Amino acid sequence: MYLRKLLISSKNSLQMEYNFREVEKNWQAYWAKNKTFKTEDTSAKPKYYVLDMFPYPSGAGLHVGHPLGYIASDIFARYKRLKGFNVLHPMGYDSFGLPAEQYAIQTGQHPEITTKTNIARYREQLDKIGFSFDWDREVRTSDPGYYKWTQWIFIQLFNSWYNPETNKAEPITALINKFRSGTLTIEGGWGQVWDTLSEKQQSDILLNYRLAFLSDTMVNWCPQLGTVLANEEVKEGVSERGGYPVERKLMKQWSLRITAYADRLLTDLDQLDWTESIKEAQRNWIGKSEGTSLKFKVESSKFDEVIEVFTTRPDTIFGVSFVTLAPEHELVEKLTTLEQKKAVEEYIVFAKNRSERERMADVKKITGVFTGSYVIHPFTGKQVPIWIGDYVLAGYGTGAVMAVPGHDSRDYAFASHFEIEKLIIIQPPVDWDFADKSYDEKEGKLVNSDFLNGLEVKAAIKKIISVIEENKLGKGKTNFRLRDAIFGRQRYWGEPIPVYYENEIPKVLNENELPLLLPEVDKYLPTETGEPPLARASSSWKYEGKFEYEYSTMPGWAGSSWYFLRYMDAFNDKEFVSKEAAAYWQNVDLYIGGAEHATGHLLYVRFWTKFLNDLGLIPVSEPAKKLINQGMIQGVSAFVYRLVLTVSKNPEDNDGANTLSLSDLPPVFISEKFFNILKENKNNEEAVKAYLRFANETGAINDRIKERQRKTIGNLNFGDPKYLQVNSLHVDVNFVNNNVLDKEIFKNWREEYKNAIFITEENGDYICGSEVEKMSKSKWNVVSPDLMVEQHGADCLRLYEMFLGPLEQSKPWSTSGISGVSNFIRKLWRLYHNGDVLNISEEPASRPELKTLHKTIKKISYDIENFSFNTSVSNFMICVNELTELKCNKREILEPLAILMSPYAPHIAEELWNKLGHTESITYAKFPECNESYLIESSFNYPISFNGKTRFFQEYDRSLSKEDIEKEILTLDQTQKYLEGKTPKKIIVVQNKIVNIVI
RNA sequence: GCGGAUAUGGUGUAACGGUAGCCACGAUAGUUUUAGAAACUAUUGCGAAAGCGUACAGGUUCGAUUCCUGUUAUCCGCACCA
Repeated sequence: MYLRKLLISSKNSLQMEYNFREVEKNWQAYWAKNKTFKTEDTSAKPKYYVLDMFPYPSGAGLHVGHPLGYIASDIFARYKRLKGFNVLHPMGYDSFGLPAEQYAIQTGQHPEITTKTNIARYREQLDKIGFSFDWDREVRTSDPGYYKWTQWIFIQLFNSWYNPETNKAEPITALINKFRSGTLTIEGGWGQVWDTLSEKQQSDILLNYRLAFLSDTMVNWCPQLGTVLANEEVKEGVSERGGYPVERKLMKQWSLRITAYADRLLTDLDQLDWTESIKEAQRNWIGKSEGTSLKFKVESSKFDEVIEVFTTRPDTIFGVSFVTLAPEHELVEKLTTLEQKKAVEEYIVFAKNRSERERMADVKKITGVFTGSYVIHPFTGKQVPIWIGDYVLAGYGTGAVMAVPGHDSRDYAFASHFEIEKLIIIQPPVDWDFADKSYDEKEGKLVNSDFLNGLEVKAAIKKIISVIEENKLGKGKTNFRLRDAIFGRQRYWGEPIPVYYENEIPKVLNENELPLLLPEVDKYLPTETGEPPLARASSSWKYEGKFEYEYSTMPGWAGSSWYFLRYMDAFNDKEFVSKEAAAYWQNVDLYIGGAEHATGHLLYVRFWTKFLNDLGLIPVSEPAKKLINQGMIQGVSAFVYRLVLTVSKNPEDNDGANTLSLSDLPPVFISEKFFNILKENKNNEEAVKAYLRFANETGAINDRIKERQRKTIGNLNFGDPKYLQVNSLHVDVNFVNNNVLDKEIFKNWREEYKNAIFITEENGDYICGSEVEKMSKSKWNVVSPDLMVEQHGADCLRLYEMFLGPLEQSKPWSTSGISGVSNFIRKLWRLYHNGDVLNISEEPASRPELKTLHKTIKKISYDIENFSFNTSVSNFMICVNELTELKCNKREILEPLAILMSPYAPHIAEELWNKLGHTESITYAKFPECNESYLIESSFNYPISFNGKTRFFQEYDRSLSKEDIEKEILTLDQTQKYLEGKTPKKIIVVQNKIVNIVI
């Protein structure tokens, strides 16, 4: 068998098919050796900066989805070089992060080692695909030479405040001067003479202004990960990485004051050439809403308190029938009356212990409690009850709302549940049924609203705001949904925050003391007292030997918020980037990456860019002019279906406490057909019985189970589907071929499957289910690019990934079409060869050959400029098909074709270029220009349509006038046939396009 | 619920408002081959044909896959943000 294969392959090599393995290896070595893609820092050429989103080097390596964007950006970078640009196209690694640390916790291996290994693997994979990265500029965020500058930027943030008057960041010293001189009032009752305040007091005041600041904040605490998470690291109430529950917790934390930039982050979006969906996602995330604050006086003989609410609908003030406070609201305790004390306290405990996930999962479940107190309505003077409800978020607005159940669906639901009065103050459409839902629209005339009666909503809002402001009850206000970014992580593998504490005052290190190196620790876990892993560092790890450092580290996005700048000047140890480099490279011209970074990375990098720009350190205020989001390449997961029988004594019992688990039985897997039968057939009594019989016969049921079965199962109704469940389990796609499972490999996969029993299709095959999902290790559906390169070559992988469809569209990975691309490459090769010999003619090209070439030049140029890489691949195929048909082997045609191909399939292009006699790399050749004169035809084959439907074709000279064509057309027999004797109403002739005859 | 995107053969997809299905995959038949694979040739939206066909229903237009309105489905993001 082996021998035969060998014979065949040697026979093939005799035919001298294109040997991609050898060619690709050679050129990759050539590029590395000659530093072909090294970028000059200065150049007479115009600059162009093409950047891929920073990869996190995960242990799983690259899968076929990752290179999609890299291939696209590489094509563009190579194209721009051919067009005469000085192209910066770097690559590096976002190498701090959770997974390496989780691995360290499990194995004790230092995350640095894990990270290095993973990076090496990434590099190896990237190199195989033939990217034109300038590897001399590679950066790693976990490198002290890099994170020194991340820490440096943090210090700049700490030493800055946001001046609302100039609307930019300024040195904190400017603020201190304002306090000193009394230009600015010191808020919070500290006294007004700055220099009389203690250092601690001054520090506390400044923390309210610094862009990097320490404060008590409600954070997303993830106990399993032992750290705080940012809002966008939490998805559906669980951690994005790992899927662990997250709870709200009050903690002293470092944060960045991104909210200061909210408005600029919002308005500057308009200038960016980014996809609408990303811009929209950012707009939503920033969540600007304009409204007004409004004060309600609490009715009390004992104290003088005011509840301030934020509303965007002040016009509905006369519809207020209660006020709701968030459970965490500071006035809750004070406002609770003696009678309500117990109920309120119970509720607060309930609300606190309810995890974020629970709270989100049952948004529909309405919970709340009455405080027993009332506020006075500012206009009617009536009593309005104060409630507590967890539908009000502590972190937004003032943590209190004025509830207008008639015109706000959330208030409506709350009021319905607790039977609170609903007032109608806007005239809804005639058939509106308030028993069903509230009327939330901002349209209609106001009623029952005293001085607002008869006004339209918009006018009413205007009027009420002026009345509120006149009476000093509140003022117009803008709120943002965006929260300050929590910056501390109670983790090991991140940049140490360059801060130490002297008498509880946080102080930053001096610039010359950077970097603050990550200390060694014995374990990567929190200490017994719950302090972050850095607290485990040796006792000598102290500032000046005596002051404790900050123990939390920076989040994953710190290093990635400015990396595009570092590539400009990757190894500068004097500055994070030199003024000259920043001035030359400006910002990224083309940024390609996944849409999943829409709100995290892309918002933070914009924030840091604006900040550095404010300080005059860089000349741009946005990181990337154009952004393209490549679509996700999804995996096609395979499933096996495992039967699980659970029986409870009491059918009403849902909690599983009385469940009889039959886990002692060998696992049973049913093929797809049976799965479908079970799914459709609700009554599965037969299936359960058959299963038990089967288990019995195979001796799988042991005595213990038999006993319980006798006791319990006898009385149960098997018709209830909950007794027999089918669990879908992911199975490694590599065990599956055309949905058929390799049963033996599967059995050896895991110990528990060793005795697995398969219920197969008639032919003995076990058919797996399949589903399109995200490609990930945990779903066992990862396809690696290495395998593709090994089998088909890098050029083929590059072309195929582009051929799959539009770059921005998500699609499941399927290898089925790759042979078409593979054939194309061989066909291209044959164009230049006769058998195994290069066969190039120096004769001038014929007119049809030139036409094919120039048509292709035109299309490819258009496609690249429009990032339509899929169509360029088919255009190459058309071109090669046509040239093959013409038996063209002219240098005049094939040389430009090689250049045209080189951004897409650089290896074969270099090889052909070299064989054509060039000694320099094709990288810096000149992209061919389209000569339109070759494309012009003397005549045009007009489609002749009747009422818009094409019936036949007629060729006319291109210069023939509309009138003449019209005359000619009418003389044709065909025309008369379709006219059926009628006179045309109208004849439309579009020159060199179409003729349409209207009957 | 809000926002964004998408919808075309068996499949991936292509069409500046102007011939719907380019280019591939797959399939069918044939040539070659001990067989398989590969290569090559032909056919391949549906329909016997007239004709009908771009998710569905309207509209604008001489002409709509393309523009507009509404509906449905799918995917993605956000979600009690007052």
